[in-house]
Amino acid sequence: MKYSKQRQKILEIINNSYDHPTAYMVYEKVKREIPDISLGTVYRNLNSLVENKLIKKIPLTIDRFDKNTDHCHLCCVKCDKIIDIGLLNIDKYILDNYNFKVLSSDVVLMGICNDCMERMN
Amino acid sequence: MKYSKQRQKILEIINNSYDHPTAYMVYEKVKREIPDISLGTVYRNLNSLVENKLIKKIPLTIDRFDKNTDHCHLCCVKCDKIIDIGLLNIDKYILDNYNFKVLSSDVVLMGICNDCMERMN
DNA sequence: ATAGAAGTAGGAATGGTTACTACTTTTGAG
DNA sequence: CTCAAAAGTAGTAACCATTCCTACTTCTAT
Repeated sequence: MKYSKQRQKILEIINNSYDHPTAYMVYEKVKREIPDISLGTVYRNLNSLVENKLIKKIPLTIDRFDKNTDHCHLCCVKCDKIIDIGLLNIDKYILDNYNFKVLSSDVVLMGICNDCMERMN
Repeated sequence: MKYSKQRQKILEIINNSYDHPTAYMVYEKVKREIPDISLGTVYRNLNSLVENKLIKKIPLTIDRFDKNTDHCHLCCVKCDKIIDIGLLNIDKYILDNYNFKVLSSDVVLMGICNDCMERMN
């Protein structure tokens, strides 16, 4: 992977994000500093960063991106909050029990978060 | 949910499938018996069957559908094989540890299956 | 310094999915 | 039974996240 200022900036933005941004959200942010960057460039670079395991893709209806490459996600259907959870051993569990080598181990569980559950009472 | 012969047939097809068909694959099958069914009808009915928990959606790049509503999936990136696995207790684990009520608990793990691993040696 | 590989901007194209409209079928109360 | 309201349908247009394409630019190893 050759250096490019576009990719550098995109990685920086993900690394400073705590909101699991979509590709378009990243595009809007990076556009402030590199005004004529194109959306295609953002997509291409996000994908190559994922391939190089520098960031992680969270496969929801619209893909979201995360600097943490070793977590899984809970996604609340009420408020869209995304909660990180550690489920690191799942890869080993699957390999031992199914002889299946997990490459992408993101687990997205849709449901109702603690806050929303309380709000519903 | 009112009766319709279209939805009945679609459910029947899923129930007789072992290949986790896509919406379009279902469309092609049901078309043989109801030639002027529309793709939109297939999508609408698949979604209402999912909502009513009669079938399950497997959220890959292209959605796939499964008659089993209580399993998770391993998807091989080499041969596209989809393997059912039981991970029934994950919902309870998440509720106990994160107070998060899981509504959709499909876990899709991308990787290399047993057969492909052997073929690579 | 420079050639070739990798990256980019801008926009068109792709393709799975949903929305829309006029029409048809189902269903249950009278 | 019957008939009106609710739900479903066919066909097609629209949506929209993502990828592809082309000509051009930047990076980097020698």
